[in-house]
Amino acid sequence: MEAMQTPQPKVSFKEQMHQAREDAILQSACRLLGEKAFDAMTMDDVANAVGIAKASLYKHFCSKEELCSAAMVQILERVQAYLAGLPADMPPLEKLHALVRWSLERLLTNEMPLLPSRNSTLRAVLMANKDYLNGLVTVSDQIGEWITQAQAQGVISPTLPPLVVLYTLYARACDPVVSFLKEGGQYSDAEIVELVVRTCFDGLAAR
Amino acid sequence: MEAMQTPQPKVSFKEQMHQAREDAILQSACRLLGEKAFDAMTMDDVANAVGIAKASLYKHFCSKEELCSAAMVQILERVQAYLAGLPADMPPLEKLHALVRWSLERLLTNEMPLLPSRNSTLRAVLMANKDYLNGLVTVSDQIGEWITQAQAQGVISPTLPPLVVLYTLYARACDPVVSFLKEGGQYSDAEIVELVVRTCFDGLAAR
DNA sequence: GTCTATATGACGATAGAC
DNA sequence: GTCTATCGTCATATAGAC
Repeated sequence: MEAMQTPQPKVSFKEQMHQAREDAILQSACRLLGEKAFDAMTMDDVANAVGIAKASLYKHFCSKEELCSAAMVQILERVQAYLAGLPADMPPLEKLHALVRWSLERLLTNEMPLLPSRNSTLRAVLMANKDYLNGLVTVSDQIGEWITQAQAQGVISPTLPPLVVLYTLYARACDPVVSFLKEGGQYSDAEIVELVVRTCFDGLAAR
Repeated sequence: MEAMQTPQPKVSFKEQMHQAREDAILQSACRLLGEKAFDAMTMDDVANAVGIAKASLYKHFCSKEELCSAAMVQILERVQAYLAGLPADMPPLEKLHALVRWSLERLLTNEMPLLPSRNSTLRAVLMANKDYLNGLVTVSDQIGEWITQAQAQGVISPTLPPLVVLYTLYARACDPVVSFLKEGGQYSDAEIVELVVRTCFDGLAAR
């Protein structure tokens, strides 16, 4: 019988190193994809950001597409965790507000957006990725539930198809208004978030 | 004194051909940029779409950047013409509605959007193009005027900064909600336009 | 598994004949 | 001005030593 000096299996050190390196790669890819488009980001960029050779990247991910897909799956897992962490007694409408705020804060700090922009090459890649699609369905189901609850309470317009509401919320995750206002330099990050949340839920027309 | 057999100058034929070819190039570039991102579109794509050799493109435009900038300037001229053609007695709010509809219809037919998406390489190119910036300022001034008028009438929320309203309208021109809904296949183009216009001006919350 | 060095291919841009 | 053919460059991906 082997000695059990540690509660972890014997490969833990190596595997932990491997996992840590992989996380560092994903984190760098996340940040870079927040700053530039998929096509504009190169594997050299990622390698330099992580501080390893480009060839080493391919020991972890067999292609640029796979690397970026894994990064996007991680983002989905993070939003799932965020949504799951919202207080159970929080009203559905406030949960939706919180989701949009979370997305906008990511945009403002140039982290990878929850969704790639329209016409992005990355989008075609993701639509062929099973893990990504599964995560997207899970998140969409959760949000869809809150939407229908909010509509039942009459706080989200009941005449809007839930799908339209869902997509409209998703679209805030890559809303160019954020970049425009940030480049203008006239508003603080917090003000930008509030302005976009307000136009999203209340619209431009006077109430 | 020369004979004046035609009202045009003697180079008209050649110049007309030249101009026609150039328009065809711009039109193809416009369509292609509606379908894919600037980085993903190649000069070979454009040449094939027009039906000429790639080298011929460079007799008209000295670089890919210049070609695409010219295409974007053309779009701006087109929206200027559209805005100028709106009835003078149309209420400002309806003019803003019309602008958003025009943008969304372009998106639905995969024509080049009024604005490139966030993080697009094209955006950096355009921000260095004087003609584009001039056109953008002209359009923004016109729209800005209608926004303040609509706010004075109390039909656009007077507490929203006009700049935020302007950017929010611009952002509809590359709204991914349109692609999402179109891919879903559940709604007609006209329905999609109305749904997006409605969420833009009235918001998601019940009124 | 990490590195250096390189194969492979794509794309922007040009040369030179017609 | 248009074409065919090509150059130069850069990015993905791999080979092979350690």
